[in-house]
Amino acid sequence: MAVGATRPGGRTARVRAAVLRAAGDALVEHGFDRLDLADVARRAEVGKTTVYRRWGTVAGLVADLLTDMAEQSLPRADTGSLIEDLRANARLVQRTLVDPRQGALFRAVIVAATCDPRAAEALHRFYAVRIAEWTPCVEQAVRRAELPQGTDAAEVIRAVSAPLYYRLLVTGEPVDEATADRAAAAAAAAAHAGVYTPTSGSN
Amino acid sequence: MAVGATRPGGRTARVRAAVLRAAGDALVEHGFDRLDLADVARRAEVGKTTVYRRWGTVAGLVADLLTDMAEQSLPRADTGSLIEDLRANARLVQRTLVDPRQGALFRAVIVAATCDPRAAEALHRFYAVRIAEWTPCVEQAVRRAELPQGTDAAEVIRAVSAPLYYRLLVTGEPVDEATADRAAAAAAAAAHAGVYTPTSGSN
DNA sequence: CCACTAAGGGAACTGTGGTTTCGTTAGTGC
DNA sequence: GCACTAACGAAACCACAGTTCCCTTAGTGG
Repeated sequence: MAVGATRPGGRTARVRAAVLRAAGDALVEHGFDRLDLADVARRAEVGKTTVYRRWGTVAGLVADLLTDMAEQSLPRADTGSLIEDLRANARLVQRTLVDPRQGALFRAVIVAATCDPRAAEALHRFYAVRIAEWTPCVEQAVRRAELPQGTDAAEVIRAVSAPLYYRLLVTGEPVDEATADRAAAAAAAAAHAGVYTPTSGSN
Repeated sequence: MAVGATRPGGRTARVRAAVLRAAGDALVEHGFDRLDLADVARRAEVGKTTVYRRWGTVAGLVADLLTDMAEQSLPRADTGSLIEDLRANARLVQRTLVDPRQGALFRAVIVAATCDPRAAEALHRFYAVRIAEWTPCVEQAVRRAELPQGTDAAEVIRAVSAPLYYRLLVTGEPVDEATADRAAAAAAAAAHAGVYTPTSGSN
């Protein structure tokens, strides 16, 4: 998977970068299905043999693309107020999903994850990292006594994203700013009510 | 799409039923990609020409399968308590997603929706119906003054499902009963806080 | 019960996504 | 700067999903 180890010098890395970029472009244009590795090779100005040898399948290529995406991360907000931080997070996710390129890319990799275990593994790792990046703002809110002790920070962050992805993938309703703000507000309200503490989870 | 209109007599309907059942089986076994219409035809004991003629593509077949699934609906709970009703809904969804056959089927049709506009249309219609079926329990809670006036009932129901689908499709964490109960509790808490009323949505 | 035609099906055909072969290029280590 | 070999790439090759052709079956209407 993480290719380019044995011979880190110029070419290998260059080819990988070109192919991953081309794969992103093709994924955005055609979607996960209808993705032709020969087409990716052409875009990357690389022999198709190379693509098949190094990545093998569409899913394998997407998995590598995801590990690459996981490396570049966005900074999180830190406004000193839980609801503001959550809203910043929600709006960041919302903008990402609405962006023509990013949105298509995310849909594609999520689809890939349902088709291939390696892609699934890469996707889950990706989100584990992204969520972990934002948990500190929940933990700070707990420390400030804005939220109950023992609040599951990761679960609060997940609660912010969930409605956005649900709309994107399942119901098809627009993922607009109002939706993002509502998601943030809902997560904050639920967290305040102690829904994300281990003890009172089911009530 | 909705095939079988012009000649409703025996054979047409029989073939459709056999093919849709076979499609479901194949979808569960192989997933949306790797679905071979010839294989579906074989399972349904039907000529592959027929499948290609009537449905054309994998996505078209899935779209028809979805409209078929939309017709059989499950009864909703009515316990007289919002949180109980929401929990019943959450657990129903949870059981569906965890069930090996149903879960795989839902993943497959959601994937299909990201690949084909007709499948997307069918999926959105399907969920619109499912959600509308459950809105009455929120409306009753509003009438009982358990929730603020003007609460967006559909949004509350969506809020219950969202975390379950998010886990299933995005983060890959287990979709267990505790998750379902937490989702119901969170939706109820947010609704109580007035997050789903038009006026105070963004605060 | 018969003529009519919508729908189904077997088999041959084709185009494209993926594989194999083998010669070429370019980082690596001394 | 030279020998070594990992990695690349062009072209021929292959298999099979999807299409076409044309004949057969079976609901429908009188």
